[in-house]
Amino acid sequence: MSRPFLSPFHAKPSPITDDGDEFTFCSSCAFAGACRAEGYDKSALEELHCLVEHVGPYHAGTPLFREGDPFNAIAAVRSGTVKTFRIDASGREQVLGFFLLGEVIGLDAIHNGRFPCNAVALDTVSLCRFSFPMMATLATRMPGLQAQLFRLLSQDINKAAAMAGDFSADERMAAFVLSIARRFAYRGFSPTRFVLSMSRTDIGNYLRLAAETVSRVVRRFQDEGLLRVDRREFEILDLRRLQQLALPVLRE
Amino acid sequence: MSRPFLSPFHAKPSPITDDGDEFTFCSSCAFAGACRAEGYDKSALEELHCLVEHVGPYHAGTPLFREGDPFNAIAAVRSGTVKTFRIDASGREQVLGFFLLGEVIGLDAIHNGRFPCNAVALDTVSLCRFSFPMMATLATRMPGLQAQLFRLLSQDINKAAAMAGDFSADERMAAFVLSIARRFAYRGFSPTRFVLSMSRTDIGNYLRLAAETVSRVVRRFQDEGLLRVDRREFEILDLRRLQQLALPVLRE
DNA sequence: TCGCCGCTTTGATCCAGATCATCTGAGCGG
DNA sequence: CCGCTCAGATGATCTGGATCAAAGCGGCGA
Repeated sequence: MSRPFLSPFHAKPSPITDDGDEFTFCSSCAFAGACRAEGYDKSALEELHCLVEHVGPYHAGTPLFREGDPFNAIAAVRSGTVKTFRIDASGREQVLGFFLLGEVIGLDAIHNGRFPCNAVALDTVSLCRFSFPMMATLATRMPGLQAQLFRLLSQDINKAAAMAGDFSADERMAAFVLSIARRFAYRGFSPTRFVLSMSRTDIGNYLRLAAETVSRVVRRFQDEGLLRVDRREFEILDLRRLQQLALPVLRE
Repeated sequence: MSRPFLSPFHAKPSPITDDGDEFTFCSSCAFAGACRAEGYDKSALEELHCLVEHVGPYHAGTPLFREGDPFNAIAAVRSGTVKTFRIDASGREQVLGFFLLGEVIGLDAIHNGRFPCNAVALDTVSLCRFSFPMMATLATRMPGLQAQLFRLLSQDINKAAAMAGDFSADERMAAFVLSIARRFAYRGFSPTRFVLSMSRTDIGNYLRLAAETVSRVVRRFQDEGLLRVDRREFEILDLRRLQQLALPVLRE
């Protein structure tokens, strides 16, 4: 069953209520900063509320959109993990990104009004869906929101550029583990322990490494005391050395 | 002599005149579309004029900005070619992009207010410099300009993501030649003949290939009748096959 | 005109990581 | 409790492109 998932007809209307977590959804999404920048102006916040729709939950494996789908909304991850990817002519999957809690999907689709990639839920996923045309209009009256959108877009350029460097398997893997850890930490989870929702194959396709190489590097990192790994549960044991390894990729 | 080159004190004030090419600079830059979208509203165009400064010419080799420089302006190339790059810890240069006539530099710096890379002029370069804060403010009153900025940012995400795939040397090289040809063609130059202003080493650093590999692939492309190459002058002989090769990278 | 210098080409060798082929082991349905 | 399935691990081999090492070959200054 294939349907456009970021399109309106999957959305439940989002009540504008001031109490309960309907009002705090925003604290977990990337536009919280923008709201704050506007000094929590009540009417602006209400307008932002008007154009958001909570969609999901989608279970693992559900496609959220497909390459070529018309673009009309971006989405922030409210829970779960999303993978975006392309399938090349020879059937290989190129993973473009993993999106964790609070991260924004779809900014690469603005360019020509169609999604340039596919997205699937890796586990149970809920989203905040924002009509992009409405958001752009609102950004016209909320400079903070406009600035936040510019920043998010610019950030994605940098993320993509970082993946484009020619780095060794070790450097890529170290950067990947650190990046996940930091992003979880930023949302209030443990900075050293996390459970991945993607397979070794997904990680390989993201890092441009064979799954076997991912497996071997992870083993070596364990042998060298950098990580403790049990299936998809990772624990960082030697942050310093991991940062050292990842330095060429992450650059700070 | 190292100075911040996208900073105001290098700029000559740009007279707001309606005649001559002072007024037509915009037709060659990426914001022409935005102007047009606003229906050439006179006062808006004048405002855009107010915040633009023509800077340069800079001669080949001149640094335009450096990694870590504070960001306050984006720039459109008015003439010449700009290379952006990073130097990694081991001294290797990673070229992030080449910017031709009309293309916009600096969008990756919005994210955290500093340039994440260096830029140099590859030949004689002139720029249109736009104060970004002023442009963002103006975009608030010119929805077409805002939309154009969103599109440009989104486009850069896609460009960077395309480079991040794992492609063969042939695919990368074919995509590079085609991309340059298209961009020149878009600005009204020959779609099949052009002169590059970057060295084989630069191309290699951009494509993540050794300069020797670039040289070998170019030779083979010539032997196979895809290209005619003389030093830095390229002519496309077999567009079809080149497109075929580049397909996995360019995807259309 | 000569000779130097930096870019480019070409050839020989090497190696990180891909690929191919098994093997292990957890989860799960019956 | 058994056997199936599929993710992951491990070993053996292969290879595309890097690296190392020499030439060519303009262009330019003296």
